[in-house]
Amino acid sequence: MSSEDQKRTIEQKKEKVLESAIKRFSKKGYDATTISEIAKDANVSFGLVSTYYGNKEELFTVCVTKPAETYLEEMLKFNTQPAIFKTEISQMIKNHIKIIYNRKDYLRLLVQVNSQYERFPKAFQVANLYTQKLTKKIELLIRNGQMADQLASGNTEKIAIAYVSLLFGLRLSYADDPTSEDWNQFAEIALRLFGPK
Amino acid sequence: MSSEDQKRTIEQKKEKVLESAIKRFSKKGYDATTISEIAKDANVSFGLVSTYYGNKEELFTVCVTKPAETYLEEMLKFNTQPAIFKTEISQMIKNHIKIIYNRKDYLRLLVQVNSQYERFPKAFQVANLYTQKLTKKIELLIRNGQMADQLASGNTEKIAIAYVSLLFGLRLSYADDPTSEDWNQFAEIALRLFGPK
Amino acid sequence: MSSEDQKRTIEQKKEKVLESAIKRFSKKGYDATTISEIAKDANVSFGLVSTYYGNKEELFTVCVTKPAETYLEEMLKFNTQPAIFKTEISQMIKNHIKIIYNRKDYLRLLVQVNSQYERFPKAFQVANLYTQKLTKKIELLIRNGQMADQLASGNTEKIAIAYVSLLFGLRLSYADDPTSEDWNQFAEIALRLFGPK
Amino acid sequence: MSSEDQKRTIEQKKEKVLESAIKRFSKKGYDATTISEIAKDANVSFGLVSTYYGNKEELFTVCVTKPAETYLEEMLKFNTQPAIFKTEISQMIKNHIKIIYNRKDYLRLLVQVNSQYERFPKAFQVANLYTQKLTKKIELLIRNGQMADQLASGNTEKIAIAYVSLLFGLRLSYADDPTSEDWNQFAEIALRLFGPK
DNA sequence: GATGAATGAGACTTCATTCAT
DNA sequence: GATGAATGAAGTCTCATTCAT
Repeated sequence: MSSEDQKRTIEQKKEKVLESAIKRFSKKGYDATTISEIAKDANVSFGLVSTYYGNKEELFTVCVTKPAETYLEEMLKFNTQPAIFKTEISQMIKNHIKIIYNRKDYLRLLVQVNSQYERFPKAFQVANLYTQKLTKKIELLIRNGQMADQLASGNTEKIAIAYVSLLFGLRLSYADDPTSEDWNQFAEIALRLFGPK
Repeated sequence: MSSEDQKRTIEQKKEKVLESAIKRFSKKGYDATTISEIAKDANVSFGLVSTYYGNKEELFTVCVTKPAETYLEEMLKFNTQPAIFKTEISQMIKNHIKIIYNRKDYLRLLVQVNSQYERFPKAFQVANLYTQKLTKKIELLIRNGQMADQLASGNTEKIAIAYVSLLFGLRLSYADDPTSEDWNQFAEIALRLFGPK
Repeated sequence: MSSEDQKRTIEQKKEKVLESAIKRFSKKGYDATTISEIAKDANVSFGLVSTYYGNKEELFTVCVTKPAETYLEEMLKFNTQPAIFKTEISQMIKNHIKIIYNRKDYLRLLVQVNSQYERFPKAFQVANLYTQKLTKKIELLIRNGQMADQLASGNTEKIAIAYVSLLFGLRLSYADDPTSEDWNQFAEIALRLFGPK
Repeated sequence: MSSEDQKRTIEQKKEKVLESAIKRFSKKGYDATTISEIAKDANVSFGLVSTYYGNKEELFTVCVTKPAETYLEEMLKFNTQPAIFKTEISQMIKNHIKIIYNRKDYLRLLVQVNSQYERFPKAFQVANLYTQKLTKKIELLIRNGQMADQLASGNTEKIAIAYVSLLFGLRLSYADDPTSEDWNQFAEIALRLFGPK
């Protein structure tokens, strides 16, 4: 096996470990998850987890921070200056709902970090930063929509927060995956927050 | 000290222990909270915690289940057949927001239980039951409002779930307490979910 | 058993643990000594060692610092202004030699702390302090002896240091206990350092 | 690179590893020193240390035994049948003191081995053998001096042991290097042990 | 020869729980 | 009822060692 190939394998293994970690942490929480459990899930020796990620806390932080970038990227895929705001927002919501259901485990992790921010300061800081970025962009969308007279007036910041809170809360409320019909219904209801005319 | 007085003292102590437990569990989660920490917080010896509540898990379950009754009672204080639905719902929302901020610690506990339902099955079962009762009553309110033609049509169950999710999500988003002005704004926005005409 | 009696028993147990710890640390060094080994030696559960002394490092520090007081007290039992210095110093030396053989384990501990002072800063600080006190008093004795014209002149500080070093070194050189005849011979030779006239 | 050159490089590397090992073992003791730490210090991969020296214990043994030969050689550089014993002994002492300060790390290693002889039997055996050789030669010097009536009478073995102990003890007492003036003073005091007339 | 990924033994530590007083 | 000493299970973490490349 060439050195190049080996590198890829190592990267893959690391990735696998991370995936397993996210899965387990998400399910049982930080403390109830053991390193060896993660290792077993990822089919590696438990020593390797330490070799890769140092210690449990660092691993957890990586679990929260590493996917954050792509997660945010996906969440930010909407246009803040569309022709028809209602349509754009509707699309955005559907997209968001799809993401939070696809990234079930990761979202659960975020919920834990948020609900115990004193315990996971590093992870919380990152998570919070990305949430704020999302909120800010949504806020901008709302403001533009209000200025274009396509959205009812209202405190843009609070609307954005309420919307993001709704997303998180939905993730929390639904253990199992709703159907796509459910999705559409939630999307429609969430749209109301924005006050489309 | 009369037997009666002593009883009260014991009851008070037990109550104090429970309060402390809710506070600590809420902040640091189940595993990271130690019995002796709770005991110290409640000014009792750590042996007494076991004497009162058996073991840690039972204590946690009590932390979640015991306040649930009164919590639900407070949450259910709204009329499902009011003259003016918009006003009633508005009042309800304000009341709900007030509750989730007053019961900060308890709500955080519920969030944890919900986000790790596999881990806390007993507690989750209770929490879920009460949440469903709440959702059902809100659903009824919405349906009545729709039938009275005071609320826009829409899937009543989903609206109720969305609303409750929003409440939970808000609790999650706000580490610090918002001002009463913030409250009112959030209440106004949340109202939109119901589609008041 | 009365509470008073129980206290004594606990104190005795703690003492026993400390003794065992000194013995094992002395023989195999800090790292090669395990807590459970100490516990077994002291006939207690390994958990109790932690209950008593917190953690391994603290235990080690106590091992070094707690006996230091009485050790020093014994070592300081000499008169700095005797009528005949030669006799007094001779007595002192014999006493010192006796002590370092009686406190074999403790002295070995001191040697380790001194030879790895970077690793055991806390313990070293204490050990060093007591050694200095001893050196200072010996220095005073020498100075007085020189002023009384009963000891040959020479740098008092260096003589004191040399003498204390000799004691430590002897402890290091002799794994097994020399006979009392040996003692006397060493005492006679050590006396030479002081330059008795 | 010629095979000859490469060999030298390997020899140098091995030497470098040994030096680093002595340095680290000396500072932190056997257990607290890690292979990778030594490797890093010597600028080689940690796998190479094993390749060179097998395992940790063997490496340690080599650290103690390999320098012993030249160390002893240096220490034995004195004449047991000089014209003037006082002068010769004085020279010897100064030389010895110089050596123990130049070979600071190695001496610290010897101290550790001596103080934990049960733990390092192999290393101790070697160290002890060389110390005995040194003691024997010094003993001979003393005996000759006594027979030449240039040294006061006294148990020659004990005097030799006391002297060697003093050297070790000095090494232990002085963390930092004394000045050359200090050296001379210690040399003068140590001389007293031999009872020069 | 040289490297460092991978393994897992072994020690420390924390803490829930028990139980004698 | 109240206390806290005592126990030991269970998890984390460190590292010497092995071995494929």
